[in-house]
Amino acid sequence: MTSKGAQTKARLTASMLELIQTNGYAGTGLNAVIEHAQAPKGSVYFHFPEGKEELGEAAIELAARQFERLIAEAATSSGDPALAARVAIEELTRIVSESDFRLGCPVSVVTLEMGADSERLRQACAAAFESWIVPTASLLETAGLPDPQARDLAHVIVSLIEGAVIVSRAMRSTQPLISAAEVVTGLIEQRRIEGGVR
Amino acid sequence: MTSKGAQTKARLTASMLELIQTNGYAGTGLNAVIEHAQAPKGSVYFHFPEGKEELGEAAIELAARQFERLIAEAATSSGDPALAARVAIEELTRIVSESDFRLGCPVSVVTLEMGADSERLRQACAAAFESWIVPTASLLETAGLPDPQARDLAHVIVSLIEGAVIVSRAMRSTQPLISAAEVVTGLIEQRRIEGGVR
DNA sequence: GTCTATACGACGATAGAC
DNA sequence: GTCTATCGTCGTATAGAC
Repeated sequence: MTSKGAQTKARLTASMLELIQTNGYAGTGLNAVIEHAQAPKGSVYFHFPEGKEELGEAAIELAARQFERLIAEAATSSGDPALAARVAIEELTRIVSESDFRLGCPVSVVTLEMGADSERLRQACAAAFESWIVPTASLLETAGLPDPQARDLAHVIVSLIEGAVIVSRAMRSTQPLISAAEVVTGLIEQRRIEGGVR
Repeated sequence: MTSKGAQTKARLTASMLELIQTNGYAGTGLNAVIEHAQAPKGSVYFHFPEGKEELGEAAIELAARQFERLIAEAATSSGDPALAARVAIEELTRIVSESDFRLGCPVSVVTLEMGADSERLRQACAAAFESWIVPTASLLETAGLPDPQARDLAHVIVSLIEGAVIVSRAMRSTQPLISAAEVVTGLIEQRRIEGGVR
């Protein structure tokens, strides 16, 4: 588990993820991944026998886990889901602006580039989004929002954040993300009152 | 203006746009564009001397104008901005689902793929988003929402729609777009009341 | 305006040595 | 586990004929 090979595999995956975030999937060559990961040149097809697609899938799964953790941390740092959402979006805003608006969501870009061509990558992206929607919905349910509405609102929250990252990147401004945070917290507070009244 | 050359140029631009929507920018080769446009093989570098980047910029500008028109049509078809937003999102939902979830927003994908590499394309994408945010904000102002809030809400509406298209595509479900439409109309109605109270 | 030919690099992937 | 060499394909872009 902690062998050298596993480390190399992990570094390749992390590098693939990072490069996808800035250059997209098609724009990321395996040579660039190897160089960025400082991995042995012959190691890619050893660790990922099915090539680039398998490596891309692993990168998407890593991104899913990372952002899942960010959601979980924001959720435990405060019992209030509205506040948790604000914390998570602010952290995301920090990441985007500190990268000088060069980092985007790897799941979004792979969906848009490869969703039509690779069913495998499309499913990996769908699973990633699902892995963010489910805990978000759970959080909303815990706060008293009934089930179908909680999942719908979770869809909206994830969509809005994804879109705000993209618009922020294009405009080189954090404003879209700041406005998104405002709306998300407002939405959660409003629905919680409505949902709790019944 | 209506010469054969202009027609060829227009077809090349439209084909570039269409292929970017399904395969992304890096995934769209000039040969594929020529074939799809049924354009003369030697015509690309005649009409676009600066090559792919210039063609990509033209495609983004075309996408901007097309969606601007969709906004304008939805706005004139009903005086109510909340209803207009619903109409526009429903039209978008139709386009996405009728393409069997293969079409995405060309501006999003170019932002994510090329935003870090090409300042020219990044600016074209920023201008495209701006060309959707400005008329949306105007519409909200007409309905009585004061200026800074109108523009902030316009940011949110555009971001949410962009994100919902992506999540819908990944999941092969119109649900994220339907939930987005619900929230956008609710948001507009709510703000209009609040804004009008002043 | 368009065509052909071509230069030249990068790509993903495979084979076979070690 | 890793390396090197190499294959075939595709990419953008250019030169020069017509």
